[in-house]
Amino acid sequence: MAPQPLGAPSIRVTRETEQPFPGASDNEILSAASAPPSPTLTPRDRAEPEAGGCQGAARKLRARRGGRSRPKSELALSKQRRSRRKKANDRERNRMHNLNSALDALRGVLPTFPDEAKLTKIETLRFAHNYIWALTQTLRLADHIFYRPEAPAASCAELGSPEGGSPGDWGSLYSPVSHAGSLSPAASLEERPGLRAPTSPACLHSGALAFADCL
DNA sequence: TAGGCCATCTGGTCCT
DNA sequence: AGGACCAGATGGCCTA
Repeated sequence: MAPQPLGAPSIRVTRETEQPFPGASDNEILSAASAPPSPTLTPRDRAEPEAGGCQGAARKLRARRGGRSRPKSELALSKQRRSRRKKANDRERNRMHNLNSALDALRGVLPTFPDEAKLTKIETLRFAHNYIWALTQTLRLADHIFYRPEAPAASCAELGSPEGGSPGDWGSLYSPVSHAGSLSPAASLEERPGLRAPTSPACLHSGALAFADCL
């Protein structure tokens, strides 16, 4: 399996491949779009429909909207706004679905037990980060063994992280970087032992040895 | 019932 | 002008 760079996900998203997802119906969208204006509407948005009034203001408004272009009726403007909003909502929904598909693909390559509860989004990202770190360490260990077979086997403690973390982090799956800060995955993942088992230190170590044997 | 997670809508901003 | 991206708001569902 060739690793795919982040910028080139296996799911190629193009206008042609994008499928409208079954979700909210058009009716739902329309009803949402025609709902009363949200309280977050800017004063400018609220003022825009008031095109009537004095002539000077109307002229200014027309100029702002494109000068000589034919002024649209209030109904037409409202229709156009609804249509744009509906299209924007559709695009946003598809965008989020694509994002979720990519996340699912990522979940698919992470080692978890089949009966393990589905990883949440944040857990998936954190686990992927740690998993990559663990695999990197495995490769480094394999390199160490392969190129310096006569040297005493590198202890796990000798293999620090590229980020300069403290040695001995083989004791946990979590990269030194991930230990820091409130975003530490340990907080959320340590409550889910199944996530750790497939890449336990022993597993990683034997994996590295097997890898070295193959070379 | 509170809290976590998620999907969706929405308006703003930036880019083409 | 229109699309992509983002962040905030909101409501539904689920679980401890």
